[in-house]
Amino acid sequence: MSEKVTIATVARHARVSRQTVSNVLNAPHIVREETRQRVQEAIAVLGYRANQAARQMRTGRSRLIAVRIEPTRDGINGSVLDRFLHGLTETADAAGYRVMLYTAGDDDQEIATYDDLLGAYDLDAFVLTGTKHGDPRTAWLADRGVPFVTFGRPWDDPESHPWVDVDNADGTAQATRRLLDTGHRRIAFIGWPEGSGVGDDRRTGWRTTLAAAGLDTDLHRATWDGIAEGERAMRDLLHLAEPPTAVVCASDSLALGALQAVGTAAPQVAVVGFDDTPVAAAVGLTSVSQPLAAAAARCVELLTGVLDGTHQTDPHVLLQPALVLRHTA
Amino acid sequence: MSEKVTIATVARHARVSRQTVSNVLNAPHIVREETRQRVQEAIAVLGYRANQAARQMRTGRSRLIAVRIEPTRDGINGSVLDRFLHGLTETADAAGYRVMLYTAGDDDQEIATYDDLLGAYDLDAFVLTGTKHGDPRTAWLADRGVPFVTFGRPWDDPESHPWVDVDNADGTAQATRRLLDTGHRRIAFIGWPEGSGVGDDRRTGWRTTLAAAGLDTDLHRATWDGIAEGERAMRDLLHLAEPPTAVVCASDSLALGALQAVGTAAPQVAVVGFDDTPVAAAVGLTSVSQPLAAAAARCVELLTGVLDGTHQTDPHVLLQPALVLRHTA
DNA sequence: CCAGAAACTTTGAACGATCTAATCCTGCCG
DNA sequence: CGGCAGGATTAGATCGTTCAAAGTTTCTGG
Repeated sequence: MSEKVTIATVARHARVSRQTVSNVLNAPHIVREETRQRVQEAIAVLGYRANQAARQMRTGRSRLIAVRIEPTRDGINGSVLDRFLHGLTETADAAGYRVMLYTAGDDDQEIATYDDLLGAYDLDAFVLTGTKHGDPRTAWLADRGVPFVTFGRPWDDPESHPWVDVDNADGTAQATRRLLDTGHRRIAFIGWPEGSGVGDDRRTGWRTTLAAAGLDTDLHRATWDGIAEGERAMRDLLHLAEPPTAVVCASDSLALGALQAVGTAAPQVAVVGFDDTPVAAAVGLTSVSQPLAAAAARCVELLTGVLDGTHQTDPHVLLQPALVLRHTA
Repeated sequence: MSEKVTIATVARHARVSRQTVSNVLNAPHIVREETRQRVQEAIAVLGYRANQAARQMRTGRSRLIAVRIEPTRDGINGSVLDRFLHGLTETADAAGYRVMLYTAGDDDQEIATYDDLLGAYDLDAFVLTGTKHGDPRTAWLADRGVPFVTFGRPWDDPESHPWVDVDNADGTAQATRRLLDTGHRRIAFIGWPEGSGVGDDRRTGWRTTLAAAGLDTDLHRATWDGIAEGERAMRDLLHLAEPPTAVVCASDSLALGALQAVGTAAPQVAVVGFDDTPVAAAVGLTSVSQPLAAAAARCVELLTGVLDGTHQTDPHVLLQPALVLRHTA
């Protein structure tokens, strides 16, 4: 390998000054076409690549986006983040940005990490997932004017910052409509306790669809997420005098539990899950699929919009999920 | 926020020169204890953080490690990478390194990405997963003297570069022993076609354990990975004159298929999978679990060893998996 | 043909760290 | 008391890029 190729090497080779080369890269329109081509050619011939560190030191921008990677809690939802991350990396790449990972145990640690990343690496932006009510992280970032996007709506004030989300209510609504279309009339819902934005949203989709069809919305149970919990809730529902003939669940974990409950007792009961995890595909569970690649792409779009100054008309994106039909409904 | 805190600010505050501050950070032993403390205090008071870009420009090292994030193929194995990534991020963090993601469609693209990342970001090292026979990527990196570790043995020459791997043969051996211990004598194996290093290794563990017990090693099938494939292979085995009473599978996908085959026909047949994916946990499948967090940690250890110059005694690490007992075996 | 503007190009100075080499102490020995 | 070793500290140069301002060429119209 010969010596390092810097902007000066290119300049010498193209018989122009350093600044002209820089202009070709950063503001091509102010360079005469003929010169531009000569420089481009030199860049190609020499295999020149702008040194990010030097650029960053001068401009203060790193073209780096940070994303938190969470410990796989339940394990079952891990693949959701996985797919999202992949989409993010791909889209960011296309936009000239790179994705950096970080972890943090709790919110305080996470905020300390922001400080660290911003101080040491001059990070351009953050992507947050799993926002909560009164999230301290978004407040901290907003205070300091750090660009960020959340995947998941802010549950307090929808206008407070840019976000991308999936229309959870529409997902369960689609599931419910499908069950109605296939003749079911007693359709239950198993979800999470009130208070989680996502969970409430998913319940709402089921409730309003049933209500619109003039049907009863009493058949529902709330429990923590998990397979055992889903099984227990479903068993409970099946013991009613008039048990449901179908059930919509807030997650694949719950749905899987429900499936185990009906499997032994009432094989004809239809079950629909949420998230279209590998588990769902594996056991043939009909499930609501989130457009994760698209969501990731929109996150990057919003961020680059903010970073490159081109102001986005609407920094809030709500995507529609899709029902993936398998043999449980 | 006040003005930026640089090394000069700290130096002024501690009444020393910039270089002394730099020494406190990079070579504390050559600074007098009293001075060192004064500088440390100034750093703490001012909340100084060394600017990575500036450091990188001078030293040529970025404290950045790149990892490829693959598109979730089957979906079922996605969570393996997910857990590995999390472990990697955490350990790297502790060692003062950050993890950057990249994607690539094929090997050529991946090599082009290396070039890009090295040129623009001065990446310190790469972690590769899923190595193949005659992998062009490792050759390219080795040629250029770029530090890297693979998660997965090099199948050509085990000495060619540092690696961390899980002892696949031991995993299936553990599974087979467990089945022997619970009284099974006709134990089958469903795996992948010959030629994939990992697959062959997993088959070997089963075969040698059976052979050591003086039992027949004829009961095996090879097929591509997948649930349907596993089901077909198992159905085939069950139709034999003397069908197996247990089966060890090379993946949870295959095991899940096998489970579906036995579920209807022969409920007493034991099944063991491999990878301990969320699916396995969900359906109660006994499976071999890879120590992914540990593997990630060892990868970082090997890399920092190479990067910091402290030569590792043995740059090859083979970790033992663990059998997670559930109710299918 | 020239003034003046427009379009393009060049030069020197940052950015914030580390490296090299020079300088300042301090104590010790002859 | 001078010289000197050796560690602690300082000053200046440097990494590769972009910014700001100044310089040069080209074009236009009177």
